[in-house]
Amino acid sequence: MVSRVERKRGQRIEQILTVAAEMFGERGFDAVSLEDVAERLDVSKGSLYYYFASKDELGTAAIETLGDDWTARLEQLPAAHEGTPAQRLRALLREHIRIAVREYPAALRLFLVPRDWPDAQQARIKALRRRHDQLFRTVVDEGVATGEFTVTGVDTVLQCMHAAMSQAPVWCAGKRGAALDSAIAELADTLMMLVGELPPHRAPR
Amino acid sequence: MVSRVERKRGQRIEQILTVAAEMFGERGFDAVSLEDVAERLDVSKGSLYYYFASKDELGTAAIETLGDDWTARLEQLPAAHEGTPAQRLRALLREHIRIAVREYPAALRLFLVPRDWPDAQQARIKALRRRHDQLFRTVVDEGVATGEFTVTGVDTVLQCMHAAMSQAPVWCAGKRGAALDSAIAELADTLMMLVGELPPHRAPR
Amino acid sequence: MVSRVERKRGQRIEQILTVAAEMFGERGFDAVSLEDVAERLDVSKGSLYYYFASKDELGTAAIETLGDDWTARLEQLPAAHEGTPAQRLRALLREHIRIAVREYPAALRLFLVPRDWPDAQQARIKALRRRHDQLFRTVVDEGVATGEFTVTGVDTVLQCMHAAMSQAPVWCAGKRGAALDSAIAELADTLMMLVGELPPHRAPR
Amino acid sequence: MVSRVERKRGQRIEQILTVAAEMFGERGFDAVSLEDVAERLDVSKGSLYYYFASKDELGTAAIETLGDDWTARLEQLPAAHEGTPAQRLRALLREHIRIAVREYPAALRLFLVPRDWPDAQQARIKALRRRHDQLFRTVVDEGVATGEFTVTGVDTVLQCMHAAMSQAPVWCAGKRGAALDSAIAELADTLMMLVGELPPHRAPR
DNA sequence: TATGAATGAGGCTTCATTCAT
DNA sequence: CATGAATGAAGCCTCATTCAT
Repeated sequence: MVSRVERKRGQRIEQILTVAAEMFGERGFDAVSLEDVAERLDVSKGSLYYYFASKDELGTAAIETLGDDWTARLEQLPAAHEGTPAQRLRALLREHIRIAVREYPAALRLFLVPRDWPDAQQARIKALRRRHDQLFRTVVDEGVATGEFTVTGVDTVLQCMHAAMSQAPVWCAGKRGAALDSAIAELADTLMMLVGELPPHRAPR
Repeated sequence: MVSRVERKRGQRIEQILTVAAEMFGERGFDAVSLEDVAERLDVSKGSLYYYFASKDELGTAAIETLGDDWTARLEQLPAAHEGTPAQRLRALLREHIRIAVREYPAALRLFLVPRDWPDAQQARIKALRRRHDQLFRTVVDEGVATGEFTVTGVDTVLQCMHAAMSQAPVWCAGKRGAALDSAIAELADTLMMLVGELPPHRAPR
Repeated sequence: MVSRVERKRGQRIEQILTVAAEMFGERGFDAVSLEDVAERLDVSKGSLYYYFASKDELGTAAIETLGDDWTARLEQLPAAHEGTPAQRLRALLREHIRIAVREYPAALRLFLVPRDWPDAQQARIKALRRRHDQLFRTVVDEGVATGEFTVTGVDTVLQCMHAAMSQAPVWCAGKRGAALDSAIAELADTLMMLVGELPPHRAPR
Repeated sequence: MVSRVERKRGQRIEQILTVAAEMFGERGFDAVSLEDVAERLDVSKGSLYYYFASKDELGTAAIETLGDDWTARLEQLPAAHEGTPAQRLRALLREHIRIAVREYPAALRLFLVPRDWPDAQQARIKALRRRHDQLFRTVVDEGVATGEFTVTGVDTVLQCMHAAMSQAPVWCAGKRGAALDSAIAELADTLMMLVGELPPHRAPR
């Protein structure tokens, strides 16, 4: 059982992490100063050091939190567990893009742009990526096993999917409402083609 | 008619741009200081300001040079003008990836990571992207027109291609020789699927 | 009569002072943060402020404690009260060096490096030095009075002795066991020469 | 042949070094900020980094300059090369103390207080000390060889001499004119006793 | 043209100190 | 009594930019 004090500390950290992840994601790790983060939190710069030993550590923790949340939401998506591999993969793709576009405007950059993190943090980030990747890999593997999917190579396909999804927020930057939904759907459909699934709304040849 | 002096100036600028593009590409715009660039050129930092008004301007110009070279090489690729749209597209993809991986290890970061360039530079970069994009778009459009390609939407497909190709240097970071060639080929094949082309080395079902 | 509470407070203070003196002595006043001290005491940083008004005050008190202990040990040394002035002085020197080298590795730095303490603390430290100095002065004075010692000037001789002894921990940094004992003895013998006592193990000319 | 530009640069460096050595010596390396040094030089903090890569490097260079000057002056002292070992040693001691007291008020602290310099600088400082030490060692060795000096051990004697001389500026802090000269002479005489030389102004027993 | 020198703003980090609980 | 939290000043360092020569 956690004491009230510990709970409060946890909340504070979470709050910092949320804001930091958002800012790092939007403007890039290097472009965001701790002063910026502190100001947005309405806190002194020094206070951040009470919770995090360095900017690097804050950055890693932010990525980790963001990645954990993200992965958890995908894992808990009901549609990811029902139906054919194609249906499940499409559901995962859509949800992933939706989260990227709607909640973490440009946060995926944190995963894609390789920064020379200190070793300690390198490992944590890798573990995170692996877990996240596994979600998609499982479904693709299954589709390949059943013969439903045709792929060049699972690794390559997954990489392409993630690379494309990471850019989604940039592409969708201006879109709202139905246009946004439609863009998301189209992107998911496009990526389904990487496993050999032709777009559903077009008649097969 | 250009004087000898102007010609020399042009050469100097070109030399600076080449080095700068390389360095920005490798380590990222922010991580490279003008001191670094000057040192590699064996020139004083102040001299750079004689040719470029600011670091931003040098950055934009470098990107432009790099992008121009890149696009020119793709445009001049013989295979890009012969054969079916599929053959031409595959040739373009392979060459593009090859350049990215072999010559500009991380240069694409410059295009993908949106930096808040001043407006003046923003425009130049956009124009560059458009010209580069047009190369691929033409081929895809043609394939769609002939019915050879099946796509969800040309824009989306092109975006996915570029996003994936931009990450290629990261994925191929450790590979050498045959393994590298094979990885490049597989990536190109994978991206061909985005236009409905199944991998060539697999028998269609 | 002191209450149980006051006694406990006294013990707490003594404990803090012991640890602080040790740490300041080893690494220097400036290099030790209150965080460091608190951590070693397994206490919160804020708690230290309950006992000491400032770091300076803690520093002075620590020096005082250390100095008091040191002086007390020299005062209680039996050999310091028996035999000829030469025997007593040599005993004092040896014990002083032994304490410096063995127990307060770099503590003398606290006395030698003049820090700009606030006036209040300046006085306390001066008083401490005087009491400590008096021990040696008494013996030297007596030796001079009996004609046993030949000195240029008592003040100067004492200063030289203390300066040399303060550096002893540095010189003996690597030595252990017999080598250490021998170094200590030689240093004491050397300093005895400042009062005209030739080394005992050499035959007088 | 050095160009005018190089000469100017050298002068600037020397000027910085002189001021820095003085300040570090007076108040201690840690207690002096680069801001302090810059201000005294009427220069911006950043400028110091144009000449020295870090505060540590500035510190080492300052020590080195100071030590070089000091040693050179002792080496060139005519009295250090004439007469008996006793006369030469006394001349060295007096000049050394004179320099310490008059020109580098508390600079010797830089040599005595062991700071954890980076390895690169550690070596340079050691070399400096050795050269400086050699001056005194030569004379003492010679006096011992001729039987003129009686010592416990040359190393120990030299260490005591230097330790004592380093504190001299502190002891002489308030003295001026004749009182200062007399104090210096007495200190030198006192240290001569470490090699068995009784004070000259006292009748031998 | 070219450069050595200088600068100032801004970034990361440490730490003594304060305070509400 | 004790502490967790917060703060702000100060320190070191980097770097784009300017300028006299």
